[in-house]
Amino acid sequence: MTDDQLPAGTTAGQAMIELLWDPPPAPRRGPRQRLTLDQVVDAGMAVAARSVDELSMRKVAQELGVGTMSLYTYVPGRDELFELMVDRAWRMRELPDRELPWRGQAAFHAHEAWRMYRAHPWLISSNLWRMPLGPHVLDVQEDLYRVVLLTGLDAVTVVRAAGLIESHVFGAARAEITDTSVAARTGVTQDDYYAARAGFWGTYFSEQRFPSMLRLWNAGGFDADNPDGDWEFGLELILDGIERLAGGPGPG
Amino acid sequence: MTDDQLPAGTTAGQAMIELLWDPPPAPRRGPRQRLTLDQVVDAGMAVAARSVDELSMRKVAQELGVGTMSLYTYVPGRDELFELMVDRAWRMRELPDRELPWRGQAAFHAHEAWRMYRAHPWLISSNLWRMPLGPHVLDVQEDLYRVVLLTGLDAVTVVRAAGLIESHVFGAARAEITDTSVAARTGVTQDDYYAARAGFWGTYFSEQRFPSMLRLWNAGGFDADNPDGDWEFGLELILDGIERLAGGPGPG
DNA sequence: ATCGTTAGAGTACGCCGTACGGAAAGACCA
DNA sequence: TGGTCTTTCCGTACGGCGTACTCTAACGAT
Repeated sequence: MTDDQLPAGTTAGQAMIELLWDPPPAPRRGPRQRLTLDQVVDAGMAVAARSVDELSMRKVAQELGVGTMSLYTYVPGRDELFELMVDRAWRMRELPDRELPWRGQAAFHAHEAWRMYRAHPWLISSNLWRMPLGPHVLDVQEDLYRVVLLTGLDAVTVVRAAGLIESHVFGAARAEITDTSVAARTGVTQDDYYAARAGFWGTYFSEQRFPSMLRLWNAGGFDADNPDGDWEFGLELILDGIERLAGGPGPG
Repeated sequence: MTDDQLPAGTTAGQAMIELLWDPPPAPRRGPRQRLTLDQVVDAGMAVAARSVDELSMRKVAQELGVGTMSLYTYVPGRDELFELMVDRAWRMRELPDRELPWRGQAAFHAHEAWRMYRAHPWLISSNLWRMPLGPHVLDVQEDLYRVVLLTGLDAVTVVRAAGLIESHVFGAARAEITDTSVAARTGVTQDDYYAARAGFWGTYFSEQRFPSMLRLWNAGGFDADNPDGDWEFGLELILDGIERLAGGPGPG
């Protein structure tokens, strides 16, 4: 396995991997720990849930009623805490019923990912370049590979197809989360927002310069009736494509 | 057009839109400006090119040999500067030859986007939720809509298909950029990196827990011969899907 | 020559991550 | 039991950030 092909932690290093897979037990000597690693991660998620970019060591410590620097007994730093939070989010992913045909299982995976991103929007806003190499991330990944292997496609195509499914959901969620939460996050009132946009359409939008957009607008192309329609359209198209490559619905 | 359907600037507001579309001329009164808005944006791109997360007002000012606060005469703040940089990056996008069939033009758009993201990786690492509502971003978007309209598909499907193409390239670039630049950015040496990963495979990777990954690994599924193969696989699959929806290669 | 306007930039405030070091808690051993 | 060693907790402090405020000086208009 080429090393750069599987998801890697942003903060590379043995220490991080050990923290993810095998967190050290509380030491026998010295004063007792007032917290557990899990509590710290939970507090981080609580802070991030309130507002993505308010996640700071000081806020997390405050959440726990603890001095800021105490956190560093549990976690090497902010980035590492964040990676633990990400892996924790993946821990709550459900896996599809293995009795379903592969396509149903793949769709289930995609919907679970969608649910996860909606429940934890901070997963998206992060500067994390790839998912950390954590146990729960890998468990889900493993199961997705299992599902796509059911198509009978060759190994390279399976890896690519799985990556495509995953990355599509991520991209769609990224766009979705924007619409629902950007106003709340930035404190921009809905009125300001629409006023600014209206000013744009009136002042700068030109029929000559943007004829296709105008045509699509007039034809209702931007009136989404079903909010999930956009991303499910992409998902079905991708699954159709994979199914065709596999030469039909297949055995699983 | 539902307002939340077209790309919007992260920093909503009339001021930002005016800055993007119609930057104010140098005032007649008072001392002459030592810089231009373009120079400030260029300096920002130069700093970002060196290292994504080193982009700060102080660094940009240093790059220009100017006091930090002087930048605020040209730009309302850091976020706004960043949006101007993004729109500038899109300005360098070439548009496809209109004589080509739609699929060729769509592929051209995707390759141009790919080229742009590789040339300006900071476009990806940003916390920008969507592309700003800038003139150059919209010009490219308009042309992509024009191309997808050639399929003859209905308006809703055209918008969705265009969004799918765009978001696929973004996602693929995001993954790609990681591999090539994350080590350089974080200063983690290649040795550290591989040592940590090797430790993982030896210690925690279990054949029972990750059988599909093991199988794919043994079958060479992770040995990418062609580095662009992954994302072009997805692109072709998506374009195939669109073509099929359109009922064949179509007239354009 | 004067006045109003504006660019430039120094200073300062409140955030951030975190290095460092001291105090106290508790386990182990003599 | 007393001493020692380990480890937690956390106050302080440093350097970085975005940017509000304010003063100075340059310049156009009169």
